[in-house]
Amino acid sequence: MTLPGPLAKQPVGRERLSRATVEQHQRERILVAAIGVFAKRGFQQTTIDHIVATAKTSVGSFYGLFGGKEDCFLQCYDRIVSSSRKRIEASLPDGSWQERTRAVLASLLAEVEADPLAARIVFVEASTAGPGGLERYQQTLDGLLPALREGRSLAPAGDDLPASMEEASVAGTAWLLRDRVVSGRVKGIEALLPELAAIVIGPYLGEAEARRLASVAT
Amino acid sequence: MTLPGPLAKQPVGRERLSRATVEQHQRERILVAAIGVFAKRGFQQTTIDHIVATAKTSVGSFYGLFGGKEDCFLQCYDRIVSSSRKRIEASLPDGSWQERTRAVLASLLAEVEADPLAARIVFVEASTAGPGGLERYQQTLDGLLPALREGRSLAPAGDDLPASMEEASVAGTAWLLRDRVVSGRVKGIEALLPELAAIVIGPYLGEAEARRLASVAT
Amino acid sequence: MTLPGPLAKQPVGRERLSRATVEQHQRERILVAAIGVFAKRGFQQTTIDHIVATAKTSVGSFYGLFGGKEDCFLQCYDRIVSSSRKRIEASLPDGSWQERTRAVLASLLAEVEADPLAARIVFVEASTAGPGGLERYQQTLDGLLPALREGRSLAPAGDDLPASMEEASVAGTAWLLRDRVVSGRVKGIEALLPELAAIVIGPYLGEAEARRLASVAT
Amino acid sequence: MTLPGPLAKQPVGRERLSRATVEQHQRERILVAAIGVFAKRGFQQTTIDHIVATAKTSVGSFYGLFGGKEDCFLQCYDRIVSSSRKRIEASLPDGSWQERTRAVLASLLAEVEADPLAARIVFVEASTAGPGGLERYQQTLDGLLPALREGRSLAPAGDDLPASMEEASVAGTAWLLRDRVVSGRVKGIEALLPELAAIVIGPYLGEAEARRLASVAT
DNA sequence: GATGAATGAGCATTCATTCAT
DNA sequence: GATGAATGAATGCTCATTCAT
Repeated sequence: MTLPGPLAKQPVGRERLSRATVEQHQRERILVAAIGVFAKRGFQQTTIDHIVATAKTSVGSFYGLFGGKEDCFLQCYDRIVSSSRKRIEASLPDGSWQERTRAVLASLLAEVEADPLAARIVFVEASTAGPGGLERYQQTLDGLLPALREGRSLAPAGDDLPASMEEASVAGTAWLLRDRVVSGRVKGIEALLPELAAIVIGPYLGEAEARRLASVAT
Repeated sequence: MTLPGPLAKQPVGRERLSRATVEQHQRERILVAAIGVFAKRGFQQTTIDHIVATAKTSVGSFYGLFGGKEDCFLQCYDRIVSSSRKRIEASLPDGSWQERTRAVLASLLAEVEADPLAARIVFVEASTAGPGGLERYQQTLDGLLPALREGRSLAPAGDDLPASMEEASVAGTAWLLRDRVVSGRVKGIEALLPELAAIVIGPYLGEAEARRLASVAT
Repeated sequence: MTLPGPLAKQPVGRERLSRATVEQHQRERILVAAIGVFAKRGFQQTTIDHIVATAKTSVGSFYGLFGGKEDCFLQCYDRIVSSSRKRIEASLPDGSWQERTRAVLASLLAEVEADPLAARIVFVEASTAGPGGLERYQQTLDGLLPALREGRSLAPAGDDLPASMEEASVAGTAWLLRDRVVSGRVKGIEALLPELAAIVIGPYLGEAEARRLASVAT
Repeated sequence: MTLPGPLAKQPVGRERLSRATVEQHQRERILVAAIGVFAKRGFQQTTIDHIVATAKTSVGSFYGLFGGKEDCFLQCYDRIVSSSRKRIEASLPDGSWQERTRAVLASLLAEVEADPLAARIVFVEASTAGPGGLERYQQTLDGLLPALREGRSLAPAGDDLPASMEEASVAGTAWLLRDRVVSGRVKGIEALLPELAAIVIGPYLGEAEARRLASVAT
């Protein structure tokens, strides 16, 4: 038996790292699988078995990583939203409020088109996955409000705009996306951009400006 | 055609009527009970036993009247929507498009305030009650579009409005109502009218007119 | 109001007769319907509702006439067997033992062909209708044994024949009929007569005689 | 091909074997329990709960191993028939057709006496367990026909024997066994051998020979 | 830590039977 | 006597979760 030198703990450190990494990989693998399963079967029709079979893991491991089906779903949701948000923020250009708002809408459409299953989790299944899902969906939409409200400072009579206008805009947009996702018309959804831009940005700048904005090439 | 004499088949007629009436009463009793249960527990957490216990009937009677839990839910939904629609149409005033639209919004708010449980069925639970519920909700919203689109003929540049603007308006409105219903802030919801009117009608008539309309006393 | 004269009770008498007659008609109607339903759906899959719907009567009347599903089935069985037995006995010719035995077999085949549904009740469903049905089937087969055993007195070495030979003959015959009924090959079943005659009568008279008998035209 | 060394995957092999073995044991335990329950209560009166209570297992395990009540019954049936067949074939002596046929009958009787509950499954309950059971019973009997038909080549006028004679023999034999099983007269059933031998083998060899055969000591 | 067999509460649904009208 | 609405016990089956190996 050798006395441990100063470098002896490295293996343990590596092991710990690997331990955590492995667990993270495992979790990711299950989340990816679960997103597919939840999206294809719906939250209620999905069983733990479906998920672990798809993720090629075991029930025990699943429960080691997640508190249950709902917890797993919520982690799916969070993963989707936070990674989408990251990408959307990363692609956010410098520019005027309306340019940035338009860019967000464009990125959002790109996200939906890039991963329709994930979009289904957010826009369709979240509402069916119990109170937790409902609440997250609400928070997701609410999170978009502050940036949108900044548009009021540009509006000729911004303070007179209806207080809930942003909620309505965001919910209306979400509904349009959801409709496309539910009916499977996701391919080419980016063509929706001018319309969405007009709906979302129009009220602040007036129709004329909105229309101009809508006609800008993607 | 002979006038029915006093000994005519009226008894049979009455019996038949009564038979059907009794069944209808029974069905109504169960529907009313079910609306309460679905609204309070949510569709998924509701069991047949909950419903029959509340309706003070038996499992067998329930299955004689309904095909199952989902069928019962959909009948709840249909009953709510059709009776609301009837009342809303009955209170529809003659007048301009914007007056009628405003009246519909007012009636809608009144409906929600009058029966928040029913509102929860429509705006919250329907999305969680399987494909049938989802589809009905979509159809309910879609049913409002044609009347709304008539506003385009009044708009200075109606044809240039975004094609999906009405979907977005309706979905936005529905979301605002749903938000109030979910968070229990239903009392006094009628105060939302000016805002909703501005959101829904504004885009067609311009902000100035919308604001004027919004300020009209209910 | 007229005082009842001496003939007044006649209506009552007629009524009683009619009462009994009506009840008998009702019972018959239900039995006929039930035979069809039991034969087509099987005893277990048949519900009281199926029967009363087919017989165009009510559940209450059904329970007035029968003690329950099994009782109804047993009455079906008894009705089929006793009326078949009546017809078979009526067509029984005078003649030698073997001629009479052959005639019974021929009548039996005719019965099966004339009413395959009834045959299915006896040969197939009785075994599935609980202990009562099983017992009746056994008794039906047993009832044929004595007449068959008379053949032993004609056999060269009748007393040396296996004691259970008749049970085996009858059961074998029943099995062949059942096979045809189950597989739907009932049409033309009368062509089975020579074979059955040879199987049943042969052992008593020797093969040569049996073969001769088998070749006699029906 | 390399010889497996001491460190080869044997442990995995053993584990796999044990995995499968455990499942097989479990299945066997349930089958044994189920045979008893089915035999004592009848197929229809048996509930899953009866079986799992007797087998001291859980509903979930039951459904993991069987598709349902009927599947379980059919597996009972198959297990009984195939293991009986194995034993009967194993004890089949070399010898003439009639010696072998007699041996089969003797083994069959021994099987019935050794496990009357199993015999009840095959001869009584199978007919009441739905279409699947009926069909298996038919196939079981049909499986005995070819070997029996070989006797025709020994018969003086084999080709003139009735075509369905073997069906009738087998069904007759089955009926006699069933009768004993139903009425509980199973003890000493082996004494039936001479009779059965005479009934089954007699028709091919003539009465004299059959009688001689019947008198051979078991 | 990983595995997956075992658990059993819980649910939707059926249907023979009763009984008020 | 006839009717059929009401009853509710009983059953087969699923699946989230636990825990021994």
